[in-house]
Amino acid sequence: MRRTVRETVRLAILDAAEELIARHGLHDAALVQIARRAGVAVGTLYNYFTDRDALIRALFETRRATFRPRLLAAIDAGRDLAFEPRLRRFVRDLLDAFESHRSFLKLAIENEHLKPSASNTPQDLAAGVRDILAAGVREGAIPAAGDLLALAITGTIKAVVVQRIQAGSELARDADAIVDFVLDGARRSAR
Amino acid sequence: MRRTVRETVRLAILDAAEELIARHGLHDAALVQIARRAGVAVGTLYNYFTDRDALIRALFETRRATFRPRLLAAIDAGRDLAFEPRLRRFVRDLLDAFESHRSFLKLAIENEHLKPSASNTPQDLAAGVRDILAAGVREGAIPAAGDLLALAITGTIKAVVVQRIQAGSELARDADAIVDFVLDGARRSAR
DNA sequence: CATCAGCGTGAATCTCGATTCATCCCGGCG
DNA sequence: CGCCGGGATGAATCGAGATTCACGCTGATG
Repeated sequence: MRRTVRETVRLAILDAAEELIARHGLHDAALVQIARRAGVAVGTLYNYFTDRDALIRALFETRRATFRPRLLAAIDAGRDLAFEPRLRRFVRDLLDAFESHRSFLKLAIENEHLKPSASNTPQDLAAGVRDILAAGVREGAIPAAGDLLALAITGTIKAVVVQRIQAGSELARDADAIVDFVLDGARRSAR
Repeated sequence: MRRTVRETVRLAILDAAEELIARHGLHDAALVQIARRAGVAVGTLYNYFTDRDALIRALFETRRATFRPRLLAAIDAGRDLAFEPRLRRFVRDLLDAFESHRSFLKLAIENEHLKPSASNTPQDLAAGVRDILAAGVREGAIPAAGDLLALAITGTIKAVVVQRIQAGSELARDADAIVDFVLDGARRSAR
């Protein structure tokens, strides 16, 4: 009982922090505001986290903890599929995962340079893409292409995600178009 | 005489700020450090800029002032060329321009969300790409593709640039590969 | 019902970096 | 040479936000 209450408050604090950081940025989310929005006093924050930094770290930690499995699952999902369907499914699952973690995503995107250690999501993502591409090369679906192809895919996905998130529109809708584009390039239907 | 000295100091301050911001981030570049690195006293900064914010703004301003023309030139350079050579040249010129403004680029990339007003480079870039693509569509070289194609191109370029800059390697080398990839996609048969 | 432990509270304090300003320094000029 | 004005200086001041802590409140315990 006691335990659940405490946990609820903890989550409220993290939610408040997430919301405020997403809105104002890491630096301008003051503890007083976080406390107010979480419905507790400033001092209370220190009963849950040793200091501001620990709070922030905990925020990234928990969000990543829920997000990362989905990313890994997306990478793993189509392991038996052929290259193209696997890539297609991967991108779709990935965008779905992003979709349900918009706030975290915003934080991760905007603060990746400040907290590189707090999230290995980018590494996981890159690794997953490389993995899928390597399989594609092995089965002869695509020619080997150095790291450029992986960069192009992650870069394209990221650009689309950022744009759609800022525009407030859906993500999943673009999944197939991205794959089409990546596989066959701009000249596709003009051939 | 007097004038040149003053200008030299001003540039030293901006260089120092650029360096420190690139290294530690916008927020953690303290004026004391900037002053020390520029070889002046803190108070001196205020003889050149009204306050910290003005200094930062001036930094972005000057850097953009040298960078933007090159970007615009790159967009304009191949206006008479056909789509593919134009795109090819654009990417090459663009990477060259990036190459000679590495620090600024780092700032622009990492702080685009903090100072959206301080640099319209991203907008210019996006506009330039859209422009080139529109011409390509008009001449039938590529099919119309919503905004996805533009996102894919800028996203790919950005990913490559970021990776190469972090790895400390050259940029221009990738220009043609990027275009090849964008035009013909991953399935392009190994040549 | 008295006591107590533990948590919540928010005003007081501490920190740290931006900003100010009294003072210093130097090169030009009578 | 001595005087002056404009910039340079950096210690003192300010401000904003993080951190602390003495003081309640509450619910459990005997």
